[in-house]
Amino acid sequence: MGSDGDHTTAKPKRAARLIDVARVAKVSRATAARALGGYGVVTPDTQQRVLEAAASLDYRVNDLARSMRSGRTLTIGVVVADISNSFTLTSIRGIIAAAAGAGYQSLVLNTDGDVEREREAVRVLREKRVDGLLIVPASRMEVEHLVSTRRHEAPIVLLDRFIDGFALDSVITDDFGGAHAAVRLLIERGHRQIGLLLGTAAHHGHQESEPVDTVSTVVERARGAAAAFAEAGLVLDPGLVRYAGSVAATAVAAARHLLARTPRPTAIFAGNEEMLLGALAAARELDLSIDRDLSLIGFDDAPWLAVFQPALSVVSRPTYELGQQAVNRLLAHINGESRLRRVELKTTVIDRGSIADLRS
Amino acid sequence: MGSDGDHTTAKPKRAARLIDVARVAKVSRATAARALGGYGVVTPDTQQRVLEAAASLDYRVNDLARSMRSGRTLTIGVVVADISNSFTLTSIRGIIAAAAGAGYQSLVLNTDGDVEREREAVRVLREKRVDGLLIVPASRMEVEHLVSTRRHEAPIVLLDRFIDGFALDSVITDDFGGAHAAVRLLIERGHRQIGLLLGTAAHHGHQESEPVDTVSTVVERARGAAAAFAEAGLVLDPGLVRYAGSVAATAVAAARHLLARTPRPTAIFAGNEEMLLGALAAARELDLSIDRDLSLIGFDDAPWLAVFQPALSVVSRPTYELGQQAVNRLLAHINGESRLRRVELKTTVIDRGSIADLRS
DNA sequence: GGCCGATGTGAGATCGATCTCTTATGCGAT
DNA sequence: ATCGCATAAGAGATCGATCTCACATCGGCC
Repeated sequence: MGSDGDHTTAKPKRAARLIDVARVAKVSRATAARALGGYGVVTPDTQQRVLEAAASLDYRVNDLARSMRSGRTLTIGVVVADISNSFTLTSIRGIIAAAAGAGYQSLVLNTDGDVEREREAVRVLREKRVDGLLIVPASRMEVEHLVSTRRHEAPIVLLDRFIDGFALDSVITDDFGGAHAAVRLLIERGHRQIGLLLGTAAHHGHQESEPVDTVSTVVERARGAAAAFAEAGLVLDPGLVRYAGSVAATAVAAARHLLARTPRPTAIFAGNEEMLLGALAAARELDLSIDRDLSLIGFDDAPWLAVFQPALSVVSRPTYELGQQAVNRLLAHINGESRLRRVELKTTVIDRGSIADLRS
Repeated sequence: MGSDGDHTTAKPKRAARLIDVARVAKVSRATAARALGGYGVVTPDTQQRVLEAAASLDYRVNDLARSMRSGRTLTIGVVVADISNSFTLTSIRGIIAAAAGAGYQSLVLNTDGDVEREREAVRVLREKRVDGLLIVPASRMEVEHLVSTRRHEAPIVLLDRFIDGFALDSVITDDFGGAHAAVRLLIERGHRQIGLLLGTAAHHGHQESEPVDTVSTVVERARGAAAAFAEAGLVLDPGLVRYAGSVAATAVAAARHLLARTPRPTAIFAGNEEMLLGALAAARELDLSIDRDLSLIGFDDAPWLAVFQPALSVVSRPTYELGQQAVNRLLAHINGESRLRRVELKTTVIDRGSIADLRS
């Protein structure tokens, strides 16, 4: 038997290190590193020897050691409230693709909308020395963990949120415009009793008034809807506005409340995917058919909407691109840019026919 | 005002290291590490001083250095074909939760079902020195990258797949049983013309025969369906079996083919989420109503099914638990267990009424 | 009084790759 | 023949936390 016991089965070797490669190739560690890393200068002949040695030993660089020495991990951290939401999921796909294109890995953590877990996630990612952070903050008030406390700290870019008076880049969509266009369309079609179903953080229950700590997207959508009313010279009845935590149960409850009013709303603007599902469920309970008994427009074009019957109108956002743009901004900061920017992407109304025309 | 230069804006400090904490607390690095890491022995008094020093400097451990020295990253790598599939997504949530409960981070990479990208993902994760790998392999044939080549290499557990004659743990569901029960139910209700729509890897097109390299889940579901036919003394017409890549377009095409046959199938067993969507889309094109004109049963209880109209019957699997169990097995191996196991979780048929009873 | 063991702390090596700095070699120009 | 310069490769420091081992101190006990 050999020196390391090649009994019957596999090879019980330890992982090969750079120094092992160097020994086999009969060069120094520095030269081996140059040959493998593609920097500095190496003779083609030497390079060849080193590459062969590395292959024969099945050498794999130790990323930890590399990052430790080089100071870069080539990894970005992503902190979101909920990966299973299809809006978030698509953004994440955009993020991962854009990051990978630039040679960066993405480390995604989710917080279920809990600020405490968000703080924890930021801490962990900083301990892992990620080169930058992409965050969808759960709160507009509790943001001290987003403040850079030192020089050369990994930069942060906010995704789908902005926070006023905060020196951070934001990449967002035009939520005001989207909600405005959606509600204006409802009004144009003759709807007057329009329920607004706005989704907030999951831990909020179902309530009538705006929660104190509401993220920017929700605020903007509420403002957009209100603006459409104002422009049409209509008064927005506060009783037709509901805020609900973005989970199935509360969304349905809130929708039930809206539909229980007299007169019953002829239309509902659902502020996100969960609200749309809640509105659908409540309508089904009451045996209301969409379009005929109740018009409906949602926010975010989720994949299931492609096959859903009846087809539902929504405000669509360039979600995948949102993630890509956020990565672009983050990489710019990682590479030393200091100028702050707020990128805003357009939203579009896709009318699939779930809005009845009451004028006819 | 404090001692460290609070000019006007932020503090331009570099990141504090352990040695800085040690200096402030007036102890050695070793002692500071003990106090912070909670190992070895330290006087309560010393511990207190160190903790205060760390807090005052806003010290954060450098995870890279720690992992490098300790040899453990407390991270598991997860390699899946597609995170946006709701089955995968739920498993991932189970994985992340179970891993977090044991103090492990999860690093999720997706491959879009491409074996080359899978190899690459495994390489990257090994370079990052993850402590273990959870993989949903894309192929049954090209698996050389799943073989451990050395001692003490990070263990691998297969998720939702098994590969025969391979010394790896698998955590799977009873796909045979699920498909068997689903098709038996169709047969019991009097269906004889039953289309089988089986989803394979995304890059496969739409084809009639089983692709050579089909993953275990699909093979088992096909076998389960066939067994139900055999038990009922029926012959399975090969023309009623279609394999399609798991993407919208091919799924719809395959479903169209099935529904174009004469006589038209009275029922379709859709082998996964995408196939179910494909079958729905094709049925809609032909204006077939579910239940009345076409019975349907799917595989995997996706979230959108909760509100989908008409309600659809499916084979449901304990997806979240699948992820958790996989983590359990992986942690066992990381902690030195060498016994191999194949864990199989039960499946259930949920009948929501999309299967007509032709006997009446 | 001296020895023992327990206890708390420090010095220094270590993990593995990279980076800086230095040295050796070769070739052309003067 | 010598100098200068470019090129290739090596030596050693470095990143930051942890771990081993050695050392100091102290109380108890014979």
